[in-house]
Amino acid sequence: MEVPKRYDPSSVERRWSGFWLQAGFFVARGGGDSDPYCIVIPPPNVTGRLHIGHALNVTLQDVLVRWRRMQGRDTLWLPGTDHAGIATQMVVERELQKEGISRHSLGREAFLRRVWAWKEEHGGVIVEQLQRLGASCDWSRLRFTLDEGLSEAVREVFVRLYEEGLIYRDKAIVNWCPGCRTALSDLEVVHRETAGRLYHLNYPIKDSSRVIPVATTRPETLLGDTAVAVHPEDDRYKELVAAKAVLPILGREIPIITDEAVETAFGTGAVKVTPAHDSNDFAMARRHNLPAVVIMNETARMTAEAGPYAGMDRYACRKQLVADLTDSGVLVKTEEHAHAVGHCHRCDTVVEPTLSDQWFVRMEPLAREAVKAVEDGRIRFVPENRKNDYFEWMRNIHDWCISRQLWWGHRIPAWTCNACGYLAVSLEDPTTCPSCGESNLVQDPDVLDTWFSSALWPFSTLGWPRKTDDLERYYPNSVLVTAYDILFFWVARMIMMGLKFMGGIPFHQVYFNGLVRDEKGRKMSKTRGNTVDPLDLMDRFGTDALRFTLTSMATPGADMALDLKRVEGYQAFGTKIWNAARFVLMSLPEDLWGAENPFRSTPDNLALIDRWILSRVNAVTRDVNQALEEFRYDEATSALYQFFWHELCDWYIEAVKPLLTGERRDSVEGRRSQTMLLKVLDRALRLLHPFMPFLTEEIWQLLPHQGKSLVLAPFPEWRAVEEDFEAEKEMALLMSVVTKLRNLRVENNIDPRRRVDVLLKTDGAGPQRILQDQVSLLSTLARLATVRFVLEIPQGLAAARGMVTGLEMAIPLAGAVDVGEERRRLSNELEKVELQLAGLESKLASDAFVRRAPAEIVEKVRSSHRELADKKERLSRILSALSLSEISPRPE
RNA sequence: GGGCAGUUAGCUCAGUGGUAGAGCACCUGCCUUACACGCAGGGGGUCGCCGGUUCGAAUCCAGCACUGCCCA
Repeated sequence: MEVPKRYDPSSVERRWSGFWLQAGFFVARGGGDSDPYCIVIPPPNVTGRLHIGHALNVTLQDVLVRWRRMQGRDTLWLPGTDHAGIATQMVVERELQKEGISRHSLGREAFLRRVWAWKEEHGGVIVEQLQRLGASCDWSRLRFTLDEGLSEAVREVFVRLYEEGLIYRDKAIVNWCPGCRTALSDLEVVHRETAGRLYHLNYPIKDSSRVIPVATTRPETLLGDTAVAVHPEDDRYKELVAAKAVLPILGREIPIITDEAVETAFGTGAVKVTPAHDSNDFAMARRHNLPAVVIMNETARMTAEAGPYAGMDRYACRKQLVADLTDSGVLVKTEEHAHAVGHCHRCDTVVEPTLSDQWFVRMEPLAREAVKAVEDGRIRFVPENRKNDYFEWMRNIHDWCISRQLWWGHRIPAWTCNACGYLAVSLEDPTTCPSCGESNLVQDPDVLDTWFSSALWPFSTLGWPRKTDDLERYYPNSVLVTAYDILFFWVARMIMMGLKFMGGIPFHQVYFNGLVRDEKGRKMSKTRGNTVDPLDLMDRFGTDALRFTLTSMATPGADMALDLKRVEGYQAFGTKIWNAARFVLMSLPEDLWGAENPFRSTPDNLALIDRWILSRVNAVTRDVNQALEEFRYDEATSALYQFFWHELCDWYIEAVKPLLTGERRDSVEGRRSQTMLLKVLDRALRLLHPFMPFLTEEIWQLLPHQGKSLVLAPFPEWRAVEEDFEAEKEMALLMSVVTKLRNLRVENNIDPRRRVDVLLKTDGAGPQRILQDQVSLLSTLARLATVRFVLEIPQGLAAARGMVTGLEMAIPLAGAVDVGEERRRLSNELEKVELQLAGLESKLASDAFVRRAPAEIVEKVRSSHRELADKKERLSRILSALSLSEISPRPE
């Protein structure tokens, strides 16, 4: 059978991807008595593109899902996308801008039509990209946060929370982004340490020559000041309390008040109070019944309240105001001052705290339950230490501002009656006012924070608020796999909402994956230009190579530095697998090739090497299953890599090669080896499939197989009967001898092609029997001509000499031994052994150690000591024999 | 300012009480009919620093330094 030398991912991937989807392997069947296993995807932005973070997150989920599916679980991986309010709206607005249109001139209805059109056009891209990655989602259940069903869920939740008083509308200071022109939640503000200035201003006191000094980092807010506050016990200002200060520029008279919240140590100890633009000031204003003056509009331009500065941008205003204050002598000094400045996490504009009417969720009662669910272990975090962050945030939780001044999103189901002012919140759109009966109702123009709908994702996607079979069967979800940076944004809120509306946890476990960084460990960013495009990597190295790389580096919760060298390495691994399979195929006679399932039963009379590989593949099976249970993707991949390459390829295939060529091909041993190769390869492919789905499917389909697809082939399980410690031990001896012989060959510059004779001296009957039984294997692997077992290696023999524990060996060399070199090598080895031996001896000589250390440890040390002592003795003997060979004539 | 994590071979990372591991890179020799994206052999680390606990510490505890993240 002709199979190309290199594996070509591009055609193979497309072919199988299409086949899987068409065959419907990923569609959750729902019925039956198999245990359900459900993951819902963290929904990517519907108009977004696949980035490397998605690639990691999605691969990790796919591995779990494919593994569980192969285990026979009723597996549902539910995909979907997110409408991503601000991001998507901004993209479309930018498009409009190119046509010279603003969304306002277009109008709400028309604008939304445009966004939907945009979504229809671009929304499929991310789905295709996920499919290209091999994501085995149930695409028949694809959801979108603005779908009818999900919108119904959002509305239901909003109304119920409102009716319970957990959603309320209030005038409060919110984070206002002048770039996006909307309110943001606290989480959407990124604080960055910024070099700013602290401006010291002297406010005049009314009818006095005195002044009161205040300090501020935002001098323009002066225009909105309605008081100056000092600490009640601050002696510096006692006399001024109850006096009036005169606001510079505007001349407004403002009171000087006392409040415990003032920090006497900061600045001058007197603070200006700007209730409409600072949350602390706002709280203070409430306590003292101070008016709030809004001086900036939604684009951060100064309002009419700013008097002479009306219409100016906030920074232009600051500049002008500082100049004016300097002229008038109000500004007495400025100093450098580093402080944290809030930026919009979407557009990076400096956020302006502003007083406005917004909707909020009262979080504390929801958070209390959510804390309990993690505390008592109903929900398990992996890694566990994320619990600290979770608890910390939950226990200091603030109310959540959920209204956004956008058009793209779930419209808030609240109507105000223009006649009586009644606020109606209801499941059905009201036509008349429930209070006064008038039909003059106006709906709230705002939409909800996108994360509000995301919080319902684990159950809204399954059909809630309707009682569906899916909801019944797949809630709670088994696992959530997500990056840790959305712990608060998403995970915490899903837990709260799940508990509240489903009466139970949304998922049993949460696995937090890390962030992908560049090869130097720096965060990837477009401006830095160090982003890596996963699609590009898939083109260059193949999807399987990318997937294997990402999983091999996924240690729970830890960020990873992605080095392309690594991807290259795993591409080579894929080629290795490909070629191993090619070898198996080439060595397969036609009748086996046609056999339906030649590897179903294990052949009789297995050779040592067969018993060994069977025991090894069984051990790897155990390791992979266990690693996946614990989300140790890195351990699973490294076990597979080690096994496939360094056990199956390096030893097993090399060992059976001679049995598979020429006339031996049809011998009993030949047949046995073919069957074993098929059996082990088949099992390895199953184990590898969750990580490298395309390559393994391609090979599996080429091999004799049963069933339509590897996707549905049962995942291997560990079997006690296949464990064979005796075989592993005997092979360990054989392998150590082979390695030593190869080493002797290289050290003595023996032509790799040349077959050599070997003398073996064993004093144990065990090793001798094993090696005698395996002489042909030994000869194959070490490229030997003859093997002779001797009682003593002749002292004067010109030979390359070496030893392993319990065994000495010599390769006679006619006149080609560099004795000096040989002695140097052996002396070095002896030196090392003596050093180690000394360490063990001092340990055993210590009374404290022998008395206090556990008996099994002491025994272990004793046994290593025996082993090393044996080595030392043998090495010394070989060395003295070597000295003799120098003085005695060669025997030949 | 508070909290958390990390610091192990040149690089990227596992290991978390019992004599240091992987991949890549490196050195030497090989195109040995599965694979040069390969084969064989090999070198390389006082496990950030300083104390403590222990028979024994890279591993546990305290402090320090540096790096990163989260919260304020």
